[in-house]
Amino acid sequence: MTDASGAVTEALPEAGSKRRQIRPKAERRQQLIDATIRCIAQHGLSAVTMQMVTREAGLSVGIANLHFESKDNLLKETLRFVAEEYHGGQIEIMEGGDIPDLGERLDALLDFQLGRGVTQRQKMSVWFAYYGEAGARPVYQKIVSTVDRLAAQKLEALFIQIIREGNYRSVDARELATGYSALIDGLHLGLLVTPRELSKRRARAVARDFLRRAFPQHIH
Amino acid sequence: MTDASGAVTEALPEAGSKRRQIRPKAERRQQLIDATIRCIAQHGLSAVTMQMVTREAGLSVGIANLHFESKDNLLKETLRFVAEEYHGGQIEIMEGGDIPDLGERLDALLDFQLGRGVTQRQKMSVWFAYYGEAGARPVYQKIVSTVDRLAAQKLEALFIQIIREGNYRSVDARELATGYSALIDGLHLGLLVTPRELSKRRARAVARDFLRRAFPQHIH
DNA sequence: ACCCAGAATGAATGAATATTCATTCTTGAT
DNA sequence: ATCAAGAATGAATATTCATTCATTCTGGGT
Repeated sequence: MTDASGAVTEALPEAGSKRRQIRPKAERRQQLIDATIRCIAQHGLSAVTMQMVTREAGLSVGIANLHFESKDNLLKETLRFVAEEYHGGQIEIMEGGDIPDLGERLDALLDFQLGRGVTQRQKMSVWFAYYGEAGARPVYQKIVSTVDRLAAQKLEALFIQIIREGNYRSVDARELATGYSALIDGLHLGLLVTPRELSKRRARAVARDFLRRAFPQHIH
Repeated sequence: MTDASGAVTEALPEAGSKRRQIRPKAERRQQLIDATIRCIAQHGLSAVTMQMVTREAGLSVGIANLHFESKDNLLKETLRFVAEEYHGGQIEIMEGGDIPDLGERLDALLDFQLGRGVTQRQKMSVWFAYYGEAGARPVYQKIVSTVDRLAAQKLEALFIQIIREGNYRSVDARELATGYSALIDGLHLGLLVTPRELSKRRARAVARDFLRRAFPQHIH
């Protein structure tokens, strides 16, 4: 059917050449995960359908079940990806071989957590979509807990260093780390749900304030 | 199917078969909202079905569309109820005619926000289920924003009073209020998603610590 | 040039679910 | 006792969606 007159009557002129492409499994998986993230951010977790995701990825419906065995699994893997990306980024900064100054490292962390543009908002949106379901889904809880615990430990370690360096008195690193993490989560929520009331600028100011009150010599 | 009551014996109009009850509209609406809350807490927002809700309420499927015009509307009204209940409770405490001492009033607020038992956890679960969808649903955003703004104002007003009374220097009420609210939200999230890592006791300690650092004379 | 493993497709299937509405029942008024 | 208003029911309907799988296509190996 490939002869000149052929043209199997596609009404649409080739907007995107629809030549079938064969790519390695890993690449397709990532492509689908990325599409899933965009779909969740735009339509909400509960409205996401397989058709929506595969269309967003520019692929056929069947492919999602080919590379992930089910929708549930695709969603699970997407959460795992977002969780690891977010916490991985934090952890890298906190270990921070490239930033020796502890105060600067804190600033970099804050930048990572509350900076960035649209992309970050998209990820945030996905993040909380899963949080919302976590109460009823042990699988999600488990994934989040695992990465969360590691990040919490790194943060505590960083705080311990800072406390030692600044010789701060009557400050408990563990408690402070819990508070700071919670504060950041809460600010993310505010940015997501009430962007009118809370600007990114103000969120940063609030977080810095928290840190300054605890580590006055390190944050100016 | 572990039903104790013999639901299978329908045909016989005897004692034990459910008698149809006619009740005022307002009562049925509340009954359905309560059932919806339990369902969301137990199964997650995205898994809730009309059948599930009406069965939980002990009523027939059709009734939900009789009293609320659609599922969307039922969910919207449920969010409104939860939002108003939660923020209403806070606001009442913050205005606090019955607690003249400001430090005690703060304590009462904290008690309300992080205290209670199972019921509170259920509400929390619902609360965040909606937050998760809010990124993609302007309707939800609006409902939450509205109540949120009022509570934020009350909190700021309370902080202003405290700052004046304690003659605290270099403390911005508005910023502190934003921080405290975010902290509480973040702690709720932690309790919900990683209950193993964060006990209610520790959450309270963290929140108290935040307040103590800001208002040392008022919190001991 | 030819093959073929397996990647990709999308029409078909079946299950789940929101919504409708004809019918039944309850209650308070008369 | 009777009746009308309207509350409640749940079988039926129409839709939406995840999943399947027979078929088509691609590209590297020979």
